[in-house]
Amino acid sequence: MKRIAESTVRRLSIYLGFLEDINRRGTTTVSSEQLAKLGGTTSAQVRKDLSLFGSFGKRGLGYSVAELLGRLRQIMGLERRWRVCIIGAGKIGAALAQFEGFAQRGFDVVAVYDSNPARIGEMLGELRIRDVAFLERDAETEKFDIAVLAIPPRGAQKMADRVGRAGIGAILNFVAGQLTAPPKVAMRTVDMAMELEALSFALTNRD
Amino acid sequence: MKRIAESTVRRLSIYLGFLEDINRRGTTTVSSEQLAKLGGTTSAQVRKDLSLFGSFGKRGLGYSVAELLGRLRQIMGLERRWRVCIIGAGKIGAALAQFEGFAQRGFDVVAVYDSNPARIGEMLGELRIRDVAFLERDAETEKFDIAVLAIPPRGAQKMADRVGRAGIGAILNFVAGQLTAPPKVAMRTVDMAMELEALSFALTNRD
DNA sequence: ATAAGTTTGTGAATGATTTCACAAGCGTCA
DNA sequence: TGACGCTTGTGAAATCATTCACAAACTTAT
Repeated sequence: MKRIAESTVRRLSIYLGFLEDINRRGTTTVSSEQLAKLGGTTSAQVRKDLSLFGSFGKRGLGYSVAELLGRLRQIMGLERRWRVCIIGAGKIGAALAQFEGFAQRGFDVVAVYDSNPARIGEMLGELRIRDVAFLERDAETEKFDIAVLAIPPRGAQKMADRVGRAGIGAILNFVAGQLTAPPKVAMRTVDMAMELEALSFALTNRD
Repeated sequence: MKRIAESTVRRLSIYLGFLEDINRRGTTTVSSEQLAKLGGTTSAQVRKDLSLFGSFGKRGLGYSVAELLGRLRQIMGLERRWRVCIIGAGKIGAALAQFEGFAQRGFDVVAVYDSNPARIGEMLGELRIRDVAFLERDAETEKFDIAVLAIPPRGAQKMADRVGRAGIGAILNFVAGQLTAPPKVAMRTVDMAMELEALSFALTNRD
């Protein structure tokens, strides 16, 4: 299959969210125009995005909500649940560990790690904070799919490399600053300071 | 000035981070090639990005770290500090309120709001949680520049609109689902579930 | 003072993404 | 059935972003 642009993936995710809404409302059919309105894009864009994966619509009618929902889930790999471990039980890590939004969307947080002896053993919601020394051992038996990195920048690259060597295929990175994805590992970075800087830029350079 | 692409702004933010590092190390000069290596891009890209705002380099030598740092801060609007209020003192909002990364980069969290009477009045670090009913009144006197939205999706659009009417010029949105920026308000959305979905896609469709 | 070695700034070329525009397919209604 | 109205799927065109490539400008060495 041809390479799919990151912007396309983001939009698919958006469409998926709308379809879940629409489906809950009981509507059975939706047009590219309606999806476009909801997502702030154009109907041509919606159709192009979907056409990368096949022809799911009916001319004159639109898309079957149920079918498109299924297809998108399939395309996005959301027909299964994913096992997520969180590395770093600080403020951000702890908040993420208890964030309900993850489970709702198919991502189960199954382990939380920290390196601080004072925190290891504490409970965080349902989960007991584990010693990150056991990461590799646990990854072996518990088959984590995704690691969320929420630790201080110091040592973050080393930890990312450990994640890669432990056979975990993806990283969601909350560490600010440069971090290179280990080989064969998919990584997405959420840099909140960078988002604020983008707002600062927008506020400063608005006409 | 011509419109600057979002991708460019993101890179400027990255360069800025590197320059701060480099400056701390005492290096006085840097080439586009070095910046490119650090940021995982090309030297031509770096020069193009910078050339959108002027000619800051010296041929044969590169850029003065101190000067480029100053210029970038100026371009990004980071010569001043920004006043940030956080709306929603749940898990995410509380974590953000105590996130040191913001202050380090020039963003001062000066107020936290919630609508839950049980939480109003509690301390969150240095800040007392205020009743969101006072948002507009406070915005008047305290001149918030940016509102961080960390509330449940229900009612989020209404809250965003209130932020806009209160004269706050920018929103950093952590609410999942569709949210339209009020008129004249710059908005950036951080959707963690969407990031995880992108990883799910990558894991599912890797070759 | 000149030559050799760097590195910038920028048009031109390429590549990627979005938008346009329309033929073709489908449902509805008379 | 046939005509009409709607909506898809998709090449072609337009727009946007990145990379190439090189003259010009600077430093350093001799």
